Amino acid sequence: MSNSKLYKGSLSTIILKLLAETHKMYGYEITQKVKELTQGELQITEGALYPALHKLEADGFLEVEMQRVDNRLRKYYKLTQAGNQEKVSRIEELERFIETIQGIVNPKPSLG
Amino acid sequence: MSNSKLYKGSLSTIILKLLAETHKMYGYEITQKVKELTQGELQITEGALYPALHKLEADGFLEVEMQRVDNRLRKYYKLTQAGNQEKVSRIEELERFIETIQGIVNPKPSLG
DNA sequence: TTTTATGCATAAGAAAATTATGTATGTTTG
DNA sequence: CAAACATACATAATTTTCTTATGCATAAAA
Repeated sequence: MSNSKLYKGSLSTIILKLLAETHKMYGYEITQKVKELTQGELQITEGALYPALHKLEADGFLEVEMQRVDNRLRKYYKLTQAGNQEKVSRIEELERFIETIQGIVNPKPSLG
Repeated sequence: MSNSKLYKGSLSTIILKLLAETHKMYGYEITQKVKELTQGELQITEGALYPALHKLEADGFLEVEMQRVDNRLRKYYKLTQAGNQEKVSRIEELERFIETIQGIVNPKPSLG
């Protein structure tokens, strides 16, 4: 069913988080992992994924290692130390956003 | 402190939600209400707000009523019927997104 | 009298998606 | 065996949705 909307800005946080857990992943693997974790709710498109990976790499948060498997080329990404720090702050930011938005969407009734 | 990042795509959902609760609001009022509800965490800029209001209106989700108060002009917005429907589905989408992202950020340990 | 608050608006630019397309290999299926 | 699907990368054009900067106008506060 549906395929929930990806709010712009959250993709690179997702990438950093997955790489912090799985240590080393390649692009296609990330799309499959996200699909699996979200039961198909989130489909990461290639047009979003690859530019995001390239930007994270250019920013020094990821490093690359090429590997040929079954005669197919894979680009494995893993976090740099800076990438690990960045992951921490982006996760915090995302969680703060979720709390904030829930303060609007499910406002606690005022005591007045 | 800080001013948490607004993930792109969430603003119009916030607007629809506020209008569903307060029935009728003008732009400046919305910025103040959001600041208050989020204790200053979210600051809606005018450059984001007004185009968003205009688009929601153009899409038939809002209707406008001008009013002059203290010799200042206000544009009051309220939900149309379509706008109320739209609010329901956007809130659902936002909540689904939050659940989905939490499935990534705080994954339940698998039973395997 | 300058700054701050109220109230609207738009333009230029940036960020981050979507959609479409391209290349290449390997497997499955009708 | 040909077509479709899966794996694996990539980029270009376009769209969406912001940020930042600017503009106009009234009124209150410093």
